[in-house]
Amino acid sequence: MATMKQVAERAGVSTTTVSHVINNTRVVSEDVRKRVLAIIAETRYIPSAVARSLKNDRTHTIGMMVPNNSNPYFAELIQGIEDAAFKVGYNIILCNAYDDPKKQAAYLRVLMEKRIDGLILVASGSDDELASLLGDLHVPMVVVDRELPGVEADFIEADHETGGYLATRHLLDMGHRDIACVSGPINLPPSRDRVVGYLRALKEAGLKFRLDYLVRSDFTSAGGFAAFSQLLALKKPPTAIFASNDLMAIGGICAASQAGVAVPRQLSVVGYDDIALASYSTPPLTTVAQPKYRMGQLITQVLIDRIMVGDVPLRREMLQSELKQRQSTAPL
Amino acid sequence: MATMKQVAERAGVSTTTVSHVINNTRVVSEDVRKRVLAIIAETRYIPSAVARSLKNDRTHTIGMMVPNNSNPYFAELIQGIEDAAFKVGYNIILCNAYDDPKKQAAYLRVLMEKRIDGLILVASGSDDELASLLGDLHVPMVVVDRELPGVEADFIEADHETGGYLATRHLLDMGHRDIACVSGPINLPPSRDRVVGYLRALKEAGLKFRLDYLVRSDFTSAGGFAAFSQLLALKKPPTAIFASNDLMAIGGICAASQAGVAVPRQLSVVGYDDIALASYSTPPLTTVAQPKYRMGQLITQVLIDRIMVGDVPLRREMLQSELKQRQSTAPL
DNA sequence: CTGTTAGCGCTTTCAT
DNA sequence: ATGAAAGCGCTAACAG
Repeated sequence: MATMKQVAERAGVSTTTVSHVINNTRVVSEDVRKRVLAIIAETRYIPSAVARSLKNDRTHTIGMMVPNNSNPYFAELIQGIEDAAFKVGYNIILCNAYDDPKKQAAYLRVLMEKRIDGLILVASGSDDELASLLGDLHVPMVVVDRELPGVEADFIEADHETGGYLATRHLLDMGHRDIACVSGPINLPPSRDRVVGYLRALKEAGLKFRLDYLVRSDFTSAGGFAAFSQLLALKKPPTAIFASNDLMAIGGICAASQAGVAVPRQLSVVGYDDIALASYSTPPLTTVAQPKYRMGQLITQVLIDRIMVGDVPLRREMLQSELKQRQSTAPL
Repeated sequence: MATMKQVAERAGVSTTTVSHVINNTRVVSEDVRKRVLAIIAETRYIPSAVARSLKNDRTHTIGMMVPNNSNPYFAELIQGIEDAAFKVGYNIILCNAYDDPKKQAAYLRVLMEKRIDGLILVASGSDDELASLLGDLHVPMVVVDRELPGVEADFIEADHETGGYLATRHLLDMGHRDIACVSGPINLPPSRDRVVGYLRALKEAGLKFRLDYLVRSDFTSAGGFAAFSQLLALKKPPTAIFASNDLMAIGGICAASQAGVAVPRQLSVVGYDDIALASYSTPPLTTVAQPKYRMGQLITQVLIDRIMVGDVPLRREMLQSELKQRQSTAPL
């Protein structure tokens, strides 16, 4: 691989000049510029970002930590972020923590060594340990969907409480009274907030909350399958279920179908996230759509802003979601 | 951020020594080591991978180019790769090309500037341009699922022809005779091969191929929906459909359901890939399971091998897939 | 309009 | 058992 020095020599100029023609950073006479450019093309010279980074203290690289990207929701979010980052010349290093604190810590360490310019952290399981780890990690950082106490970072979330409310409200509007809820891991604030919204809608409608109508699960299809099975086996099964993410809703519909319960005729189901496949499940899933793309854009923009200008006050943004009515819900 | 020099000064030793205690690369007296380690902890010193990379000509970073990760298949594959890479101390820079040659080229450029140690390239749309781009990209590289003529790279693929055969054979075994096929983009070899397998099974069974039973689509749910709709509207609709990926199969089942066609009672459907959601579609999808995790591992291992030892002969591996029978297929 | 030079943070050869 | 110093490939202040 050619170096700048070699290019300079062959062009009969100094490396300074080569650097300046590459970066357009000061005037260079037309013929020198031409000559240099020719040599660059000829030698297939490609500047080294690592040397540049060492000099400039900027890597144009962003670390992104997600619990795991097997949930299409994350995949879609990542896509939005990567897209936006690319547009402003940043790359993403992807880190799947698998909810494993050890792995997460190891990753964080590597990211710091690689001198990432910023970090995006998406809600995951283990709170406390992480917070202390991040506490003295002085890197621009935006946290998504879960606030880390003691961690200085911009914070972006969707309004999960309202989302849960909207989902439940929709079921209520359809005349349902026996509405169950399948929650995600209860230690995750987004998960908890959706349940809070569910509870609020119930209360507002003057319905009493039944403990056996709230079952906790884990945001996976398998978990949804199990939770729905349990709910449908109740002596008085619900006529509608709010599953707090799409994966669980889809797994749940599968369970209902196997139990001989028709959706939406005998059971209405609403999901959460609006992953791409939600439109094509059987039946197409009514769900709360999170503004994934806008969220990805916002996350990236906030992070880049902080990287660029630095010491602005911490930002906090909450995005709204909306109900997408499809065919998994019907009047009682 | 502390530097090695600062650590050395505060510990009253040379940077050489600090370097050696960090890397365990020569004997250091116990008390000096202790002192250095203490200062490192105290100053929260983290070595700079960028300086290291400049010196060593190794970034421990792998670039991964995918057409887009909205297909869960890719997400799952990425996960396998990232997992395996992490274990051997490598990070992944994720690049979504969106089948856009311009974006792909831009990314490749950036990756080269960042001096990635290796590149993983997963099948995408635009062939020719890419091949020439990659031709003089002298970086260890493994290509997945699509051979690039003129590009020196290890090549790893799944046996799509056999997969397509298996899927069709299964339908045949269930007594179906009117078997249609929904293919992916025909310029993608994996897509083409699956169709070839379909054709072979048909021929072997002595069935004539009907042109209107082969419809080309695009590997998305929406595409599958449209293709199935078209097929079911035929005067003589098929009794079974081989959809060449799961996304299309799921979209197709959705279309069938809306057309009032029951799966599997009136229509058998087999998919391809075995994405996580396939087990939980309604009905659960019979599909050809690609060994995604094993594939991710193999890809990573082959790439790392090439990075480490360099000049070994080009490798070529083909992995087998297997049919996972679930409930979207039934005897005629 | 162009070049000299120091230095970014590290590794490693060569001395001692 | 330890250190001095060169150098990885680039940028930019300073000088001309």
